[in-house]
Amino acid sequence: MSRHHHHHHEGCQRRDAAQLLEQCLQRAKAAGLRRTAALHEVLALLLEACQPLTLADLSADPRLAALADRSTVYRLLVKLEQHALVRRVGLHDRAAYYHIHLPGEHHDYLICEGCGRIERLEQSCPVEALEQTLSAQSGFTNLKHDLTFYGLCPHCSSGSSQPCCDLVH
Amino acid sequence: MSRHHHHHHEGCQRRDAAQLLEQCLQRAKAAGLRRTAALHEVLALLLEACQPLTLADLSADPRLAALADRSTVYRLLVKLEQHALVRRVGLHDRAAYYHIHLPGEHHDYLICEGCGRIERLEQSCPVEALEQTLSAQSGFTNLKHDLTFYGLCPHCSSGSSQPCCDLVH
DNA sequence: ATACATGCAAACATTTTGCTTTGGC
DNA sequence: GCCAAAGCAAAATGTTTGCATGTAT
Repeated sequence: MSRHHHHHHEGCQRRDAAQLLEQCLQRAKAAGLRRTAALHEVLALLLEACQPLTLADLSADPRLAALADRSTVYRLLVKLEQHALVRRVGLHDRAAYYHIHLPGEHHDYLICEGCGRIERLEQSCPVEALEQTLSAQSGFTNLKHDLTFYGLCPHCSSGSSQPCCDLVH
Repeated sequence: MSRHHHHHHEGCQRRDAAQLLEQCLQRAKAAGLRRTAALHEVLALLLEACQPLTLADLSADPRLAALADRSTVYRLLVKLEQHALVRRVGLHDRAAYYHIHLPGEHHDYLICEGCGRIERLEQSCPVEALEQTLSAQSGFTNLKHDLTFYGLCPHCSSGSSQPCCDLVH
């Protein structure tokens, strides 16, 4: 489980959730994956979560725990990452975090070092332009980037010792 | 050892190496650390390296291995990070990477996903401005950020199966 | 003299793999 | 039926800690 665990129940309120899921399943099939219950649920959970999840987060979720072993989830994530359906990010925690990668979408995150809360940033990323330049200058191809901000959220800034969100330990 | 290990022998050619080291030692002392041989060498290695190093990289270096146990290096890194003398970054590897943090300096990195080579970017980071905005909007304080680019270096792009740099395995 | 730093070994957490069985196509 | 996926358990990797001892201040 992530160091600072939160409930992920709400998730993104995407109107076209079912449709997006179906799209991902199609992409997965195109990548050679079989349409299994575990794959379905991993994608569903990642789509619902508005933030990156760890392997532990995923495989502990009752909806997934009921139908797939952790190693299965792990292998799914590896394959999904290889085919660019998910992205793995560091986020300064010991565990790796995964988030869904939709074509044309890119997200940066803001993390509170006090309580571990992860917020997805909605503003457009200012780095796209630099990426072009960099590619030209360095000769690197297939450039991607990770941009993450760290700081103290308003509550943690205030020096309060109370947890500022529903931490579960 | 990092997944893609390189020789770090050359390092940055800083003219004022000795002076910088002394400055860091001063800052460390101010933070309450004692001036030990291990601390000296950890800082020296981090200053020389132009790229983030893992705990394994550091403690395997003969100059440090000779005089400090890995757990000592680990504890030094933890303390140095707490006092902002070093920064820990993710870099998509299993191990944590550490690099020196000099006042007023900030570096982003470009990593080849093929051979693991890490390049430090010299251009100024375009994110500083956004950081201000973000702080105002979100109420977060003490904002920092990590920006890392991933791609394939010219050699790895070419599809050659030859290693493009002095990998040690 | 005291408190911090160290070495060594053990505990932990997380990832990764081997092998057999199951199930999608 | 064939090959990928899954389950289980063990190995591998990297981090973290406990405790007795050494050492900077």
